[in-house]
Amino acid sequence: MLMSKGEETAAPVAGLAHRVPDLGALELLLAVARLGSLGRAARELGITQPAASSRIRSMERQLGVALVDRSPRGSRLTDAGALVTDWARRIVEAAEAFDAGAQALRGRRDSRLRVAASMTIAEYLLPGWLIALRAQRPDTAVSLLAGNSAAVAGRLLADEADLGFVEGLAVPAGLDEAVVAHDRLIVVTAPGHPWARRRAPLSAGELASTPLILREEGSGTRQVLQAALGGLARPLLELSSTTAVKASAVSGAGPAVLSELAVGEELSARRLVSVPVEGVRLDRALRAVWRTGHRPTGPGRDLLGLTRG
Amino acid sequence: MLMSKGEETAAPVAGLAHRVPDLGALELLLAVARLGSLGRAARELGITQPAASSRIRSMERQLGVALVDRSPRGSRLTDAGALVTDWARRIVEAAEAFDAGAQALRGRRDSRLRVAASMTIAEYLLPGWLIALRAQRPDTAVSLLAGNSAAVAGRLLADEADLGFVEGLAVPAGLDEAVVAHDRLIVVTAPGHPWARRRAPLSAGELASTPLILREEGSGTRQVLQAALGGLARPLLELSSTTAVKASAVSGAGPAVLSELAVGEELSARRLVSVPVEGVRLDRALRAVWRTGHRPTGPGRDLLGLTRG
DNA sequence: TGAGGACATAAGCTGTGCTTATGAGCAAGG
DNA sequence: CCTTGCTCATAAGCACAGCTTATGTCCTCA
Repeated sequence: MLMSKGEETAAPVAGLAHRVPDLGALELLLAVARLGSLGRAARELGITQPAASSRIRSMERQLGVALVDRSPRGSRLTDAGALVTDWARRIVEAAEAFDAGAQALRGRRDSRLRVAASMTIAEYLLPGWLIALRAQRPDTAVSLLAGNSAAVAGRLLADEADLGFVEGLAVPAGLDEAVVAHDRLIVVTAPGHPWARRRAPLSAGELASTPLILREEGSGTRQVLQAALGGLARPLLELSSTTAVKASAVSGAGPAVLSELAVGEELSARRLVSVPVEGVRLDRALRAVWRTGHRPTGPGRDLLGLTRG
Repeated sequence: MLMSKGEETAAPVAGLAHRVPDLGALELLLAVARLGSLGRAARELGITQPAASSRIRSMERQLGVALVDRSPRGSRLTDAGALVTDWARRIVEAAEAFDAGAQALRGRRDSRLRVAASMTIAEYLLPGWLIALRAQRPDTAVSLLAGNSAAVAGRLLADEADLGFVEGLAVPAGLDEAVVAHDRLIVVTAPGHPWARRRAPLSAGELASTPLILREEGSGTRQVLQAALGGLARPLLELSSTTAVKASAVSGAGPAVLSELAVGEELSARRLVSVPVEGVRLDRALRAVWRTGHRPTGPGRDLLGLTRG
């Protein structure tokens, strides 16, 4: 099955929201797991004990499984409850990342730390960093702007941002930089593709002569690939978002080239497999950048510290 | 800050649910992004167009950012909307994994494919596999039981499960097996720990003589580590869940040893960093197992196919 | 045996999100 | 030029989910 440009994930089974408890209920479950008592969990979330009791009960009805063992001296998770709690935790963590990003986005105008970042970093890394930053400096207001490398540089130079993150090859003029992480482009295919069974690495020549699913011309990912192959990348499909590229690759349309940051989940669930490549430099540094001579202080410095450890 | 046994993640900022839109709204946003129209998205989710309109609007109010550009011939995401949609997608994907797991759990009694799996696999891999299986065979009812290797073997031999997944070193007697993936134990520390800056790999001796944060005796993870070190692992803390081990390591209590499946997120957000190790075999095969001579057919065979590609 | 913690139950209120019905803007075709 | 059809927005009414307060029951410990 081949997907047209713009389409994304496969058939959404409508009604997910009716089969999965809402965020409040999941948070409550985590609190119960952690505190060992419905009442204490309720107090922590600022609701009353009967509300918590009823909420857990309706969640159990919804899932058709007992989640907690109630006893007169507290509540503990059942085996099924422990499993469900772990799945719930992943939803809540994703929600925390959403919240961290959204808070940054909201603050735009009236904030103290203004961050500009390239798409890949803003999507996959920044939310996690912002959660960590908030743990360290809870009352910092962060604003976030996402764009390509040139836009990030422009913001910094116009003093409309305090700290930037870019994934390009070259650092724009007028900026100082520090490498904060490394990313690598990898070749992935659906598990059924012939390349999935290869043991011998692909050569640069093979890669350049095979049509690939790629991001559009001008994207950072595409630039790095073309630089590595000497400008010879041949597109099988050109899609405008990382997600669309992933979805096409998963559906078996062909091999794709993507940042490893973007496909962690797909690789562990084996919806995609990585194909070894030889003789091509697909590594790229992820850099923090700032206006020359204006190394960030305060919260910006802290954020920088968090990214480098 | 050192955490006592049983405690888990850090202070939950109460009220996440009030700052993050609910699952229905996020699904709607994804549908709008994919279909390019509020009305079409509404129809797909089985609600009316005004309901969708109002829901998106209230989500924009909640986040304080415009998400979609409405025009008389459709709606497209704004830049901020594209970013928010990507964060939303991760929540929805986590919810799909939850749902896949929960459906399996629910079906216990009256199902056609009965799966038994070890904790790590049930938590981190099975939900993804089950999503893929449902795409392929939508009306298969799956039941799931999680336990240790011995429990999995017991279920299979008693004909109470059709297919099992284990992560132990040895395959229990009476079972046939196929390797479906590989997992690796890795040593991780908080970024501030001295080991985080090491370039030279740790030796087996160093690892064995340093107190580590570990799962409790008897867990699969602990067994593999002790086998690799000749039974010499020294616990600094012994915690009863993978999550508690992660939380302690993140908070800087010391180095921990964990499955790489469990720490993908923490590594990319650099809340944890991986420390190279030399001369110790920490790889372990993840195997599908079934009763000798009863190689799974039908949905079980399909699931097996999905895990191996 | 009585005090205090745990969870459950009941009754009442409020707010959110749905529905139907309608209006307004823009594009393309007879 | 005016109709048809698509878009989204607004308004009014209804229903249910989830909260609160008030109470009941069970167990444990002093």
